[in-house]
Amino acid sequence: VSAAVEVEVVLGAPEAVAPRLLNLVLETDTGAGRIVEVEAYGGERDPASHAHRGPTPRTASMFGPPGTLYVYRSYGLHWCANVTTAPEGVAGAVLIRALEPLRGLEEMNRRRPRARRSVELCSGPGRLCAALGVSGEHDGTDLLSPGAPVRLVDDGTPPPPRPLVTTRVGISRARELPWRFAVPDSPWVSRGRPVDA
DNA sequence: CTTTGGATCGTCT
DNA sequence: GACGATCCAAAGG
Repeated sequence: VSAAVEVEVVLGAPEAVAPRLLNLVLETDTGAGRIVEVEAYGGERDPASHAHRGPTPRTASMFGPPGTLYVYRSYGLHWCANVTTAPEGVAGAVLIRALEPLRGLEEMNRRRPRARRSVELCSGPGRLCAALGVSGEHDGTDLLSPGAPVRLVDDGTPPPPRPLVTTRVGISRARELPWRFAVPDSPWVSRGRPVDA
C-alpha cells in the first residue's frame, strides 16, 4: 500500500502499450484500483477512435504527451478515462475498462450505491470513474505527476506475461481489431466476450 | 441467468 | 439532427 514508484513513461502505439498497463494502479485522493482490463484506441488511423478525423476541442488532450489523462462523457451520463501513449501531437490512447478495488472501498460504495457486490464497483469504464470520482474536470491531467489529482503508479506488480486478448466492446467500426486486453481469469473485469479465438 | 429498452446531452455532421 | 468507447432496471426462462 506504499512504496509506489512512478511509472516509466509508456510511449508507443496504444495497442503495444495497452497490455503493459495491466496491473498498474490508478489512484485518486479517495481511492485506488489495479488495472485489469483495457482497450487501445489508435487515433487518426483507427475509425473507432474519437480522434480518427483529427483534433477537435473535445479530443485535444488525446494529442497531449504520453501519460496524459483523456476523460470524455459517454452517452450523456458517464465519464470514461484514457491514458495517452503516443508522442505529443499524435492521437492515441488506452481506455481503462476495469479495476480491482484496492483502497477507498467505503468511498467507492458511497459513490456507487447501486453496486451490490464489490465486483460491481469498478467493472466498467463508467463505473470505475464514478467509484474514484474521476470526471471531466480531470481531463488533461498529467497522470505521471506525483501531485496530480489522478495518478498512474507502479506498485511492483508486473503485467501478465500472457494477457487475454479480445475484440473491443461497444463500438460499431473496426470491430475486428484485437485491441482489448485483460488479466486472465480476473474476477474484476467487465462483462464482454470471454475469449476472441 | 439473459435479453431488452430507456436515460440523457455534448459533439460533430 | 443523429449518434454514441455505458449503465441499469425490468421482464422473461
